[in-house]
Amino acid sequence: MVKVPPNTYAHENQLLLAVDCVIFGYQDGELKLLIFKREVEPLAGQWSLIGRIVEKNEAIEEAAHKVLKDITGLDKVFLEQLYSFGSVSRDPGARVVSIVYWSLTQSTANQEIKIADHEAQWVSFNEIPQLVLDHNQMVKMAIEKLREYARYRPIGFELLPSQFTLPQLLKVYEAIYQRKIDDRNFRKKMLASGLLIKLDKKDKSTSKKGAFLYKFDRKKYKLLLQQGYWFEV
Amino acid sequence: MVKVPPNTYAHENQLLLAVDCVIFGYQDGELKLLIFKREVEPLAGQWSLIGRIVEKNEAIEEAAHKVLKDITGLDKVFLEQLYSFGSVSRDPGARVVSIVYWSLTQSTANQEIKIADHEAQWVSFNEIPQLVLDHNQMVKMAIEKLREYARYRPIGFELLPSQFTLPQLLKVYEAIYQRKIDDRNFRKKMLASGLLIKLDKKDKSTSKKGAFLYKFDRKKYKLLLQQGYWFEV
DNA sequence: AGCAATAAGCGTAGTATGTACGTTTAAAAT
DNA sequence: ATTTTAAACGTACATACTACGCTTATTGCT
Repeated sequence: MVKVPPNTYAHENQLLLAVDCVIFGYQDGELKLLIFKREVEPLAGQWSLIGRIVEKNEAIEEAAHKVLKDITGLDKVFLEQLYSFGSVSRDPGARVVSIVYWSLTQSTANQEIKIADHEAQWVSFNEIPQLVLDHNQMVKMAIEKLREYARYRPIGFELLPSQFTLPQLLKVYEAIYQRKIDDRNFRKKMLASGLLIKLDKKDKSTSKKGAFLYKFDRKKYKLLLQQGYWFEV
Repeated sequence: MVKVPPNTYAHENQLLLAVDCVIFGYQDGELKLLIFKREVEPLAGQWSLIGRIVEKNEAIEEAAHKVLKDITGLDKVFLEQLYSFGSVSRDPGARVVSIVYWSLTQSTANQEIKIADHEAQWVSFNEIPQLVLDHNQMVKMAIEKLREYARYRPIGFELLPSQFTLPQLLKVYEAIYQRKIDDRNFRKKMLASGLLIKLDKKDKSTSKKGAFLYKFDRKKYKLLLQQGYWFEV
């Protein structure tokens, strides 16, 4: 008699899988979170992260990308998986496991988001309202991740337009860490990293002297990453 | 006419959700990975991580804990979520999204694992065979996580018995980083952290002089963590 | 034309932290 | 008593981080 191995897949599975996105932006010297009025029952009309159920024929990462693009129109932005939330009763509507992604969007692009269409809104970190389900916990974790990440990855660039000045970049980091950072030491460290390409243009919107514009050297960064690069502000 | 909000949950969902565990141990001065002969079709009989489908009425973390306890008998070990893998065709048997956890088991406990029952086996890092599906990728990511984590969290203790000597701990770190670490500097840094409690006992199994035994001060560690503690070997 | 005002940019001294490496100590075996 | 071996301790040097003072470029005002 031949022993037939059991089939794991013989399950009466009634779980649903969702993706939710924690979307960060940077405006007016402050870090912001993008939230929405939930459109579906239960809890329709309440503030929520943006997300939806994952289809059978789509990869989870793909679903996250689509969700982000639908709402922001943005395509090539920083988007990484954060954590999966799967307690049994986290959603009163059904058994839904949510895989959460977090995203950083460029300052310039933020303006173009079709906020009206989706009843979406940017809110400052210290004005985040109560969100549905466990979404506040997701945001909390994402903020921690942002700070942790910023300790060893040059992440500030993801929140600024592709051309930016050193004082602008400094302010992004001050917003992330919620503390004053010495501008002279910051400048020294940033330039020493070799990841900034100085342009011949100046931005004179904030001073008479004007501050030089820089771009981030993504190619060089990728190279350094492979060599076990460690960055710290 | 009242506008009825759509219901997100009205989905013909045929996704399956699984948990898989990357289980690390430390024996004979080497880091080891626990692998198994897969019991279910497709690919039955091939090497694999341990895991299974998540039931509708169980939390994902709970499922991971159970999987780990079933195989190792261990209850209170280091177990953290690593990453979720969800490409469409990762599993030829069905559309399965896998949430991966990683675990560190204590050296003493490793012996007690009912290896025979499950056709399980500890393998050294440099002898990891080809595993089913995307399991090798999971392991690779877990190893990277282990190294990254060890940079800022005192993780070595999780792999040793509750009482250990400094030379033993040093060897764990050398195994993690795959390089020689200066024993004098290591000792200095470890003791300076204040996280080691020196005992009055000595372990004389490896030298005539004997090395003092220590325990890890978990309470103090939790306290420090809340204050934004950063550890580095 | 010259001077004040202001943000941007540059430089240095002091402190702390990490690294390299030599020396001493405890216990057992001879 | 002497040798042997791992364990434990100590110090000097180099590197990196921090704090803070000074100069520069430009505009607007007198």
